[in-house]
Amino acid sequence: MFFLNGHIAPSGKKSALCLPCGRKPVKRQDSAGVAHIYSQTELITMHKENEQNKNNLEQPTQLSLNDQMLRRLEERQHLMDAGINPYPTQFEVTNSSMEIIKDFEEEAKTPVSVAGRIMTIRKMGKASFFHLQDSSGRIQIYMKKDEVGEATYNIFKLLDIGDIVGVKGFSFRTKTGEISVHAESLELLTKSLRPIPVAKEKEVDGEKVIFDAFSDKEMRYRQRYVDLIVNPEVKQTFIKRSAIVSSMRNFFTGQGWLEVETPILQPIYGGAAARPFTTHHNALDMQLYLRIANELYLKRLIVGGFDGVFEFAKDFRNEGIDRFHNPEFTQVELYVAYKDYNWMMKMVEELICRTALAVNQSDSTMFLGNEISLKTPFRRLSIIDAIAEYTGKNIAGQSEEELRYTARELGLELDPKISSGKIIDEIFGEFVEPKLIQPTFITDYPTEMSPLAKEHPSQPGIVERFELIVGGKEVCNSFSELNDPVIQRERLESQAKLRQRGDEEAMIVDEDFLRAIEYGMPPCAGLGIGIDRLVMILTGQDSIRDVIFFPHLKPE
RNA sequence: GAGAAUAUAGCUCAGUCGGUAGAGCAUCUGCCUUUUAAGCAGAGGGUCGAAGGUUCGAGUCCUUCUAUUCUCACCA
Repeated sequence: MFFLNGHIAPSGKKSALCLPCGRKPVKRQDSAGVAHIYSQTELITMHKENEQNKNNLEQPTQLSLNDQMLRRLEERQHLMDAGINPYPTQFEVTNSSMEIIKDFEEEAKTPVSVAGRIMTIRKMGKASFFHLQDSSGRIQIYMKKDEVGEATYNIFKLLDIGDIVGVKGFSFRTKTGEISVHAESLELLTKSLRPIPVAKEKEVDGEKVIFDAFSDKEMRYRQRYVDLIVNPEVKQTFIKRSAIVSSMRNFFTGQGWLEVETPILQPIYGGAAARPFTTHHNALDMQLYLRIANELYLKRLIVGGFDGVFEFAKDFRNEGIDRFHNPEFTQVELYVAYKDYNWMMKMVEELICRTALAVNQSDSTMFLGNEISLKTPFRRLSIIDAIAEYTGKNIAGQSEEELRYTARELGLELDPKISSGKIIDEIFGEFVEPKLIQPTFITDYPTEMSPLAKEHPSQPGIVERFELIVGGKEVCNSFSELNDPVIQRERLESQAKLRQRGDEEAMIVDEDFLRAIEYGMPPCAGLGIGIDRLVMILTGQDSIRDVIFFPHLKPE
């Protein structure tokens, strides 16, 4: 069927002779009995070597491939031999598949030109149907030998599911009612060498049943390009992700705020409690960190005189991976001068509700099996009240010792090293957060957990901060930004002490940041929204891997 | 980090008590000019995730490893 003995057959069907020398090829296997295939260059080289020394069949570096790829590679060569370029440079597309269906008029025979990937083929001798998939959807093509001519029809017969072609013809409706294109010409635009997984579908009682779907999650993530080709709903999720980001961006720029870019490579990382990725700059011979947040840089810009700045930022945190966490993730941070966290809460409600309406045309969404209403206003609850409501324990004004006792009563085992703020956070995280399914603003966190937030003017030990919890998960975090440089220095220095005691997530003193706010930062509200999580909620995806094109996996 | 599950053809999956590896789709050959999970007839395709072990004999039993998935713990 194919090569070798060093001889190359151009096609399984059409030829039995070696291209360069015209001799008969012989199927070859290695010592383990495995058939191998080689690149065209390797084949030619091998052919020459074999001509020189027929008894010395060295095993070249190769890919071990299956018969289907082998056949397609031969087909590619065969097409080239027939003077057909399997990879031409362009094709004039005038219609998308969606437009053809949308603009269809009965009997009009509207001329169209479409291009896309062949997804199904039904050959019936001298006429055939196949489906083309382009970025907008699928369209059926009907092709008759009488009309496209024998040459074109023969080329078509060589094509495979997965090949990309251009078709010119006119729109019509088939006997069974499907709007289709009656082909007048066909052009191969790209030969595919790998068989794509073929999923078939059928309507049963009005429900679409899919057979043999490409469903192995590992392969879907590793080969997202295949996932996107064969699982159309995946594409919709990412289109929506893009719409969410543009909708938010429009909202922000509409307020007159400036989109900015700040360093990803930072000599001192800060703005959040997390372990960083470390890297090295060769020319400067210095250690750098991938940012865990961009907060401290955006605040420098507020010092510099911008009234509102935001950045859609990739952040990197060297921590665990699960369905809510990817080592690199996207966060939008926003800082607005002269505003406080109460103002920011209203802004967030409006932003999220509007975004949902813009992308879903609905202010409710399904997430993790719950219907979530994103209608404003969202519920607001202080962290103390929330704990009282969900545990029955009033922790207001409790000392560290009392808090520890309360936690024990609730059945929580605590690290003896952690102090009040952290204990409150533990109680909240364990007993309250998972129950907050509908959007809820949790406000007024202990100062200790929030070294960059401004303290409440009337409540010592409490900062002006809120988090928005949806579906039991934090989606944003915001506070009135601390702008007293003296207190900020104290807070960072006490963080540094925690760090010395082994808290790897405690912050580092950033002298340049302190210098900046010593010049004076106006009162300011800051916000971070986890984009991946917001996209999960608005698209109803249960795993962060389904809203990131290329989630992190270990190498194959 | 802990536990559970999974890994067999290009895809989706069977594989009984340990005895020469199976199906559907895809591919190939032949027929078929409005089909749509097209159809009919035939054919080819496998290092059974990797490495050891037990056994006359391992896809199957044992050990180790690798990857993934799902829980749980930690971080957004």
